[in-house]
Amino acid sequence: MKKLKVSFYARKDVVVIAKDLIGKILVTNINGGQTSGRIVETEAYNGVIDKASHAFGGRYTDRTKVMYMPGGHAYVYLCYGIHHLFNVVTNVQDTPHAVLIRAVEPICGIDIMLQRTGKKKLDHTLTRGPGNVSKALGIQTLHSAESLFGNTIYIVNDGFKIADQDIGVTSRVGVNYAGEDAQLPYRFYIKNNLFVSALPRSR
DNA sequence: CTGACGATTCACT
DNA sequence: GTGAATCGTCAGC
Repeated sequence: MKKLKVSFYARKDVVVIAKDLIGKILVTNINGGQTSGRIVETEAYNGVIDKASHAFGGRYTDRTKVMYMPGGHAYVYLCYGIHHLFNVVTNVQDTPHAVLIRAVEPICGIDIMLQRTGKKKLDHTLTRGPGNVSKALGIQTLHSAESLFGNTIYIVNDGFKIADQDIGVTSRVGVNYAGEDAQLPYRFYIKNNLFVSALPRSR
């Protein structure tokens, strides 16, 4: 169980990092409870040249400035006024790349996750979808800009390996507004995993 | 200051 | 399949 280092997050190709994050374990220590889950679905957001990215064209605001931090920070933001979406910032300072964690498979602290989400029992809806992941793990916008090398939120490698043919690749979900960039094959997931959403579907 | 809207989810038809 | 919920963010005035 080793925490991922700067050298993992600082690499240049965010798409490769998104794929590499599949199978790693996301751990949070929030409000006195530890929860963790294996990452089974991610999406890459390729900085200033990606129309689907908040940082497209170099947009730099109070919210998006977190994406310009060095790789290894959390970028959390509120969507639709309800959902907190968790991203991992990658690359080096001033290069706003990020990977959205769309789904995890619960490992530890399942009782805490059930409590946070108000669900009665573990099922595939607990941590499927980016809004649900953050809710179950207790991640909120106040955790944006948090370092992933601290003790609150971090990602570990437990040696879990996935064969290439077990990783699926598709276009991203919910970014139809991004024109031709919506077609890019930037979404990665573990095939036949119950916690992966059945998306993308047309919207 | 104001208005429009979203990297979603869930209840309901 | 459709539509509401709900509020921080951001562009524009």
